[in-house]
Amino acid sequence: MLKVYNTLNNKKEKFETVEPGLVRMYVCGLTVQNYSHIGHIRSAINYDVIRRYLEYQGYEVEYISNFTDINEKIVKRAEEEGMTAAELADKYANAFLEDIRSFNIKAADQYLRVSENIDEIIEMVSTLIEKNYAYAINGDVYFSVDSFEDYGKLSGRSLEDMQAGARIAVNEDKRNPLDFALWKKVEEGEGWDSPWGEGWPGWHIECSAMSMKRLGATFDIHGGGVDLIFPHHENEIAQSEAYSGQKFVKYWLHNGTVNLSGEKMSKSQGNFFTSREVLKEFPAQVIRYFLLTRHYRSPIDFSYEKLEEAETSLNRLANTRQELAKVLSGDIESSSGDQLDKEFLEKTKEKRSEFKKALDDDFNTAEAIGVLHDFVGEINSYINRSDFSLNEKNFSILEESEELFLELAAVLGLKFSVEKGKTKDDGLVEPLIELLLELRQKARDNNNWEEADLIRDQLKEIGIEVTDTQRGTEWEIVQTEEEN
RNA sequence: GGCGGCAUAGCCAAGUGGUAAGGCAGAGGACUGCAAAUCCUUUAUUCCUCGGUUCAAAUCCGAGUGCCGCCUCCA
Repeated sequence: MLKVYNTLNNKKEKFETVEPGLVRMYVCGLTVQNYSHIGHIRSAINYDVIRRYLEYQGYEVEYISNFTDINEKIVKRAEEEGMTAAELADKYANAFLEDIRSFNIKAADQYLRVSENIDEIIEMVSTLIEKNYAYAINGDVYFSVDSFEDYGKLSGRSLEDMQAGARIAVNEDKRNPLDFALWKKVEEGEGWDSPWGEGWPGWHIECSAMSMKRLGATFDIHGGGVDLIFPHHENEIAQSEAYSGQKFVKYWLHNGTVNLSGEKMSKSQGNFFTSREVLKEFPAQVIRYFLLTRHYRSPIDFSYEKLEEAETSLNRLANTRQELAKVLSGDIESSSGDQLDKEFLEKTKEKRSEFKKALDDDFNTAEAIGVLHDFVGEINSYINRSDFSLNEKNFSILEESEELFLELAAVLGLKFSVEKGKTKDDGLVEPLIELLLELRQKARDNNNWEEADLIRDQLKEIGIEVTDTQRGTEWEIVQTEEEN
């Protein structure tokens, strides 16, 4: 049974969708003003795994996200880059879509853009004014926090708490300093026409208007970073529930931040790594794997050193997959299995339920990865037994293991493709290498290590790695380009 | 100042009442001419400190210490 941690109650709750079999989820996207950084990617990967797991469990998932393409920062950046705000927003929205492809993140079913949903936003603001939840003054429209009884229920604070420690600059127009803008006046020629004059939508209204438009007044999951809990999501709840009179979201999920030396990575602080610069140093899958080794709600400390460790650890999984493929491409030597085969089969079968149990517990990817490591440990022990030989029975068991391993890895968005090697080749290369290896073997038989090593070293230089294993000498063409 | 979170081996990290997953690094061994890879064994009497509840606590309660996040744009 799936349980998810809901920020609304700070508790793990049983997951039940509004409509059986269908999950409607909305994840706050980013302001498209620059290239994405690792923090954005963590969030995207996290909700990608959540989506994949829900689909794996048989749900249909409608996954919606957004691009905030209207705000001051975009205008400013556009001036710096010498293009229009719309062009700049497009540029970085497309860059983000490219980035998520690199990380094997499935694209949302739709990315809603603020600039394309102004009518809905204006309609929503008008209704909030009619219902006396909002007021217009001097071209701005504010939401009145005092009019919404439950204000503060998500972030767990009361209006009194917040006023006591408020650091918000006093705005004379507001009835309460905590009132927030639904519509903001801007200079002529820069905004959209509205009943209150020319302006822009406030920051929070977009997500409410667009998510409800696409997913209905009440939907299942709303996700984003912890740093959005207040004020962004708190305000979304207020304006959405005031507008519809219905519960806005069943489960609020929040992912932890990516930190650098303990401090939150953020654009405004300038302490961030863009996903593009990190991709120059490490394969995307290593970064993805690393980010999934920590539970999504906890902060994770980022460093290249940690990525190196993650790479070693991930290689353990990749090696096993590779070895397994080699074993399975060998010849079957006998038709009977034995007791060990039986034991192996049983251990293997437990892995699926262990894996599900981990993800059922609030999407615990760290534990799920632990299960994958246990799993490859079993496979390694089995295929490395000194008396191991392929028979009809264990062939099908191993084939099943291979499928199961790939199936589970895919839920985490990890792919393990078999690298090119002696199994796949076109033309002359293979016979030539086999010939060289035969010569090398002769040299080895005569204890002529010098010559044997010379062949191995020279082959390595041209990109062919030779290894002597218990199954004999193997070789593969070492890929320099990364695989996804 | 207000609200919230976290503290587990050298490092990273699971684990919310039943006696400490997993990874990285380290040590010993097997295999190997050497490499590489792999396998086996091993590394926390103990989970920040102090007190309490319980037959039983890393897990619950109280106090303290330290770190972090939010309260302003933020994934």
